[in-house]
Amino acid sequence: MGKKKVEIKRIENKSTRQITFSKRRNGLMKKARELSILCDAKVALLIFSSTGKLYELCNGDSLAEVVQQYWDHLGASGTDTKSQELCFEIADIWSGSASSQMIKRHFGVSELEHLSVSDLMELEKLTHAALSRIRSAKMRLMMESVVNLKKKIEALEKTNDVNNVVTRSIDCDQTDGVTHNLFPGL
Amino acid sequence: MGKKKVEIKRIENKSTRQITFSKRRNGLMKKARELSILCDAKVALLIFSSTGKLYELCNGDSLAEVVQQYWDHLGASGTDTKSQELCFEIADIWSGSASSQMIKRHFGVSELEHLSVSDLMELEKLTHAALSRIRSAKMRLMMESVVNLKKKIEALEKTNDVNNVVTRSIDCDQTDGVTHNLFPGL
DNA sequence: AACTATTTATAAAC
DNA sequence: TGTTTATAAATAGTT
Repeated sequence: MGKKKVEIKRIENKSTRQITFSKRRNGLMKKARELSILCDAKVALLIFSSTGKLYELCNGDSLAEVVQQYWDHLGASGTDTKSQELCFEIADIWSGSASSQMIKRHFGVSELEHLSVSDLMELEKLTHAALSRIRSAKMRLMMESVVNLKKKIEALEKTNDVNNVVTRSIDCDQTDGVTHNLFPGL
Repeated sequence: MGKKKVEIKRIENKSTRQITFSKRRNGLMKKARELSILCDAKVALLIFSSTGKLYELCNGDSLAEVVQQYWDHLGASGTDTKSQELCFEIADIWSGSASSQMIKRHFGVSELEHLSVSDLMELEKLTHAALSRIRSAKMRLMMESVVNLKKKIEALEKTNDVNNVVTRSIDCDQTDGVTHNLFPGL
């Protein structure tokens, strides 16, 4: 809605982009405010400019509250519950091992409630690091397995023995990309 | 922008409100999308209808990531001498007992050496789920802190205490919608 | 930042 | 719910 119709694609000219950003950002926020007032809705708007500057808008409640409601919404829609169930299921499979006890103690739902933000940040860092290490350990083992399997194949090919069986187990990769069952026995 | 000019105030007629909500919500989302494309900005939009239904829009990254960036942003902004009091206050709120020593023990490298690929896969899934829950617990606490601080600020304003510091940081909202420096010390 | 020529959004009606 | 229409609002390009 201006002197010319504009295509909706990235504006290449930097200063034009900046001025358009400023104008449209104001327009968007105004409309967000109007919607919240007219229709009695909660609206939260987060805008990061390309330079990383933050603009936020939120009606009535604080943005935090609206975002909280968002998280509650996600939590209610089952995602969290599912992963919790999975969590306990796996913990049961592992019952008896030290790891399982640790998991139950530290990752139980109720346990998290008692931690402070700094504790949680620490835990987040540790868990993230742990995830990296778990993944690379897994990767290393898988690679070793693959190397071993390839050696096996080579050996089998040389002796012209049971060629068929080995090739099949390798093919799992190609079917659907699921590595979960790649080495069921390991 | 219709046959008649409308006042920006709550629409009392329920069905009219519903129709307007639907139309304006679509318009708002369209404009949000356009802004993000035209100006290379990250935009997150959360809309809760009065009936509690959620509509969300977010370009590129997931909404969770944009919200995460929002928190990182709050956390990254530099120290401002004027709001040091708030800064310390927040630090007090966010710091707690460091009960995370125990956790460190359980993620030692050596333990991973003894696990099989399928064990590691399970552990990876489990850890990933745990990470999600840790993050959302952290998010929740942080948001609560911000809510409390905002209330505190309101109270301070009313008693005409430290008017200068507090008012400036709150006014960002009104001047140009920039709340970027709302908690500069965080 | 203010001004217009246009485009776009939308209120009311259907 | 969707389409049309008259009008208000937003805004692209200009100054």
